[in-house]
This record gives sequence, C-alpha cells and structure tokens, in this order.
Amino acid sequence: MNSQEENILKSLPHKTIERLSQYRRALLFCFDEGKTHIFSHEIARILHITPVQVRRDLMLIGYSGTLRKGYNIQELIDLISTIIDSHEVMNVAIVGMGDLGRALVNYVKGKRHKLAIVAGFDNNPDKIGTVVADIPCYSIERLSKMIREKNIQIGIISVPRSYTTDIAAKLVEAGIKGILNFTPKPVNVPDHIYLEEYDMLTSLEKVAFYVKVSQEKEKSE
Amino acid sequence: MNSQEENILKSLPHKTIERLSQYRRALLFCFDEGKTHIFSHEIARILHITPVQVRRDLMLIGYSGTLRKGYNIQELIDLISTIIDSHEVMNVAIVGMGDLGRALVNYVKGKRHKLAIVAGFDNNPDKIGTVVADIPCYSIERLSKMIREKNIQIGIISVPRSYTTDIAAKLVEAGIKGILNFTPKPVNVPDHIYLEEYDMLTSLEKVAFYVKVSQEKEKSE
DNA sequence: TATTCATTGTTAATTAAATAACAATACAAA
DNA sequence: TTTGTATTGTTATTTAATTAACAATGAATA
Ligand SMILES: NC(=O)c1ccc[n+]([C@@H]2O[C@H](COP(=O)([O-])OP(=O)(O)OC[C@H]3O[C@@H](n4cnc5c(N)ncnc54)[C@H](O)[C@@H]3O)[C@@H](O)[C@H]2O)c1
Ligand SMILES: NC(=O)c1ccc[n+]([C@@H]2O[C@H](COP(=O)([O-])OP(=O)(O)OC[C@H]3O[C@@H](n4cnc5c(N)ncnc54)[C@H](O)[C@@H]3O)[C@@H](O)[C@H]2O)c1
Repeated sequence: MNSQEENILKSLPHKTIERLSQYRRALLFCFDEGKTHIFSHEIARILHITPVQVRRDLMLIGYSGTLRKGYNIQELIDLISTIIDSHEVMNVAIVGMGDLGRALVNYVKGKRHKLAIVAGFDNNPDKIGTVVADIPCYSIERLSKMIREKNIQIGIISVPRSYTTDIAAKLVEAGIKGILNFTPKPVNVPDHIYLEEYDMLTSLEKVAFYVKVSQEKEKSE
Repeated sequence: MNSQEENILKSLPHKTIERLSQYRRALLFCFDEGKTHIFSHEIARILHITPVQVRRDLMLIGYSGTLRKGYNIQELIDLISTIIDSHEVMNVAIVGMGDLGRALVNYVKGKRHKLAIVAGFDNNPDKIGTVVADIPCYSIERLSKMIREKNIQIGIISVPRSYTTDIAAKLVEAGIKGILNFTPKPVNVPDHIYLEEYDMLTSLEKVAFYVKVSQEKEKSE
C-alpha cells in the first residue's frame, strides 16, 4: 500500500468506517440472496440512513456505480474489504468465556476471512480446556505467552467488572494493539492502543429515555 | 412534569443522553467506593472525554457544582436519574434466551430501579419454563398476551438472524414502544417506535481497522 | 432522433458536536 | 488583607457529520 492510499484511509471519518462495516454486512446478505446490483436508496433503507449519505461514503472510498444499475454488490464488497480489512488475518483473543464470551465467539466464527478469534482465556478450571466454536479456552496464566506465540493483536474483555483493570493491564503488557471492552468498567490504556468500549445498558437506557419522552409528549397533547 | 422541563429533555443532544447514562454508571461506582464529591476532570478521565464536555453536559441539565469540592455525587446521580429514568418502572422483555440473552439478563438484573427485564421468550421447549436471574422464560406464543398484561414497553431482540424480522413484527403488533436489536439483521419499524441497533462485529472491525492503519503508519516510518 | 426519467457524483450549505476561551468564584497561602 | 490558584459555568469558535442542491449521465420511450 502506497502512502497516498494510506492517506485516504486515515482521512476517512470515523462514522464512515462504522458504516462501511455495516454496508458490507448488508451487502453480503444481499449477495447471498442472489442480488447482483443495488441502489443507494436500497442500502439506505436497510440501514436507516439517507441515500446521500451512502453515496457520499462511497465517493470517499472512490467507488463508482452505474447510472441505471446502481452498485455492483460483489465489487463493492471487495473494495470495502480492501479498505477495512487488514492484509494478513488479524488474530483476536477473548478473555472471559462466560455467557457473553460464548455469544461473541459463536457470532464471529467464520464470518470474516481477515478476522479470527483464535483463543479464549478464563480462570475457571471448568472452562479451561473446553472448546467453543472450535476456539480453545486456555488458562489466563498463559495469556501473555499465547498472545505472543499466536500473534494476537486484538483483545476482547468479557470478564466480571472487578477484573477488568487487571485484564486490560495484562493485555497491554503482552503487547496487544487494540482492545474491545464489554465490561461496565472503563479502562485506561496507553495512547498507541486503540480502545473501543460498549455497554448495552447505555443503549437500553437511551431507548427507555426516548420512549419516556415520546410518552410524555402524547400525554401533554 | 411541566412543558418547560419537557422541552429541556427534548433539546438534549443524543450524545449527551448517552453520556448521562455513562456518567451515572461511573458515579454509582464512585459512590460505592465512598467518594462524596468529584471534579469534572475526574469524570472526564474515567470516560476518556474532556472536562469541558462534562461541564457542558451538566450545564445543559442545569446542575451546578461547588468551586472547590466539585460535584456532589449523590445529588448528581439523583438529578441524572430524574432526567433519563421514567417515572414509573419501565418493563422490558427479551426475545431469545440463548447465550446473549442470558448475558444481558444477568447483567441488567437489579442494576436500575426504573428498568426491569420482566420476561424472556423463546421457542425452544428446553428454554421455556426455565428461570434466568429470576426472569421466567415463556413460550414465544405468549409474547403478545404477556406484553399487554405486564405492560412491557421495550423489547430486546436476541434470536438467530433469520427470525429477526418476524420477532420485530410481533413486538410491534403487540404495541411495544421501543426496540433494542442485537441481531445482525436491521429491522424496519414504524416511526413512533424508537429503535436502537448494535452489532459487535462493527465495533470489532473498527478496532481492526485502526490497528491496521496504525501498523501501516509504523511500517512506513 | 429527441425527450423523459431515475440515478449517480460532487460541491455547497446546514446542523450537530466538541473544543477553546475566559470571566467568576472561593478558598488557601503569603 | 492580598495574591495566587484551581475550578466552575458559559459563550464563542472550530471541527465533524449530515443533508441539500444540482449538474451529468445514459438507458428507456415516445
Ligand atoms: N457490554 C455489554 O453489553 C454487556 C452485556 C452483558 C454483560 N456484560 C459484562 O460482560 C462481562 C461478562 O458477562 P457474562 O454474562 O459473560 O459473565 P459470566 O460470569 O457468564 O462470564 C465471566 C467469565 O469470566 C471468567 N473470569 C472471571 N475472572 C476471570 C479472570 N480474572 N481471568 C479470566 N477469566 C475470568 C469467569 O470464569 C467467567 O467464565 C461482565 O463484566 C458483564 O457485566 C456486558
Ligand atoms: N450484537 C451483538 O453484539 C451480538 C453478539 C453476539 C450475537 N449476536 C446475535 O444475537 C443473536 C443471538 O445470539 P446467541 O449467541 O444468543 O444465539 P443462541 O443460539 O445462543 O440463542 C438464540 C436463542 O433464540 C431462540 N430462538 C430461536 N428462534 C426463536 C424464535 N422464533 N422465537 C423465540 N426464540 C427463538 C433459540 O431457542 C435460542 O435460545 C444472534 O442473532 C446473533 O447473531 C449479536
């Protein structure tokens, strides 16, 4: 990849990156259903956004459709993949193989060529040695060694809240490059590590808030 | 609630609503640790945002701290609660009691006074009749009836992808007011229903993308 | 062949969100 | 008492994201 292409990548808005992932997911399903082409307004409708937004994003990544047929699904999937996927497979570990850990492993399994969960870690002897969706679960003791051996670059944290800080520190120490934290305890990591946190309670409370507001509006009308 | 207060609620930026949920979560933990007051820069540090952002959000909801002690944690928790929580308890149902469903039920249980998951639904006879974190799992057949009976206003979807559309339709038909969809299949709902969708693959792909970009930067240096 | 039409691609404008700037304050220390 | 300092609260500015506007296109149709 030359430095011009690199600059395109770095200049893409964060929100566009998120949508590219969503576009690809939607396109893959359309492709499976036998569709070959798709219009911007069709993509927009699936994802609850505007057609202009779709076209603008595709403009940013330099993709052109055809005037009467729209976008070639296969081509667009491939282009998005060259942009958001890494060149080599990116290996992922998940720490905490409880309910959430299992859900994630099962969900991600086989979905993406360039993204592979290759190891789970837990401290519960009942979990250690088990296999979920072909992914072996190792003792947390082996975390650092395995991360280096298997060239794991991303760590997902799904342990109980009280262990979050400790696990994050272990991942950082082991040389991880990115962390996805699903526990309700925010973590602090050095700047060179990309961190993403998500808590479903915030989503749920957001839904509850807007439901409440719309109800109060109704009442007052 | 008078219409002036109502207008404040409606004018709050969406991002502020999300952060209010995060502030409260962080504040609750600080409170549990015995802290009584907190500065804007402390909140900011926990949540990886700027102190100005925190102060601005608190200004929007009309809360004032004191100059030398910062914000009273208890007071702030209470104020945020009056803003984002509903007056009466808001009841929630979760459809699909698999790994993800269980993780969510366990996580939400007892966390919020005004938000209660009161029912799970599934179509698997092995799941029907079971109880997870005190929440009974009912047959999907009874969805509509139970939603009305128990005054359930929010539905969480965590069934396999192929059933998403069907479940969403059932929830809408039963008169649900808000939907939180965790499946990778986006749903369409009428305008008066508040919809929130989240897919962890997008978060993971985002992490992978920024890890890739930072690696390419390193290489080219 | 000329016209209509739906669609794309792109620039311009708008809106939303975040940040900077700074006055006001109140306490601590000199 | 005065000065210095850390912090809040708020307005102004900047940046990011979205939406609007519209020319260009090219296939379908008259
Ligand atoms: N972000 C979200 O949307 C969301 C949703 C649900 C749950 N959660 C959070 O995710 C986490 C996991 O939830 P869950 O329902 O899977 O819990 P769980 O108890 O089912 O699983 C936790 C797992 O972590 C393991 N573990 C505990 N300490 C460990 C350690 N020191 N090292 C390695 N493994 C350890 C346990 O043995 C267990 O297998 C919790 O923090 C929970 O609050 C987040
Ligand atoms: N958004 C995310 O972050 C995320 C993460 C993991 C999984 N997922 C998705 O969440 C969903 C659930 O994942 P999981 O790992 O819990 O799967 P799972 O198979 O463990 O659970 C699905 C449950 O739904 C039940 N079910 C199936 N059809 C049903 C129907 N018609 N009515 C009611 N119940 C029905 C099944 O019996 C099962 O109990 C899947 O769509 C998965 O792709 C999302």
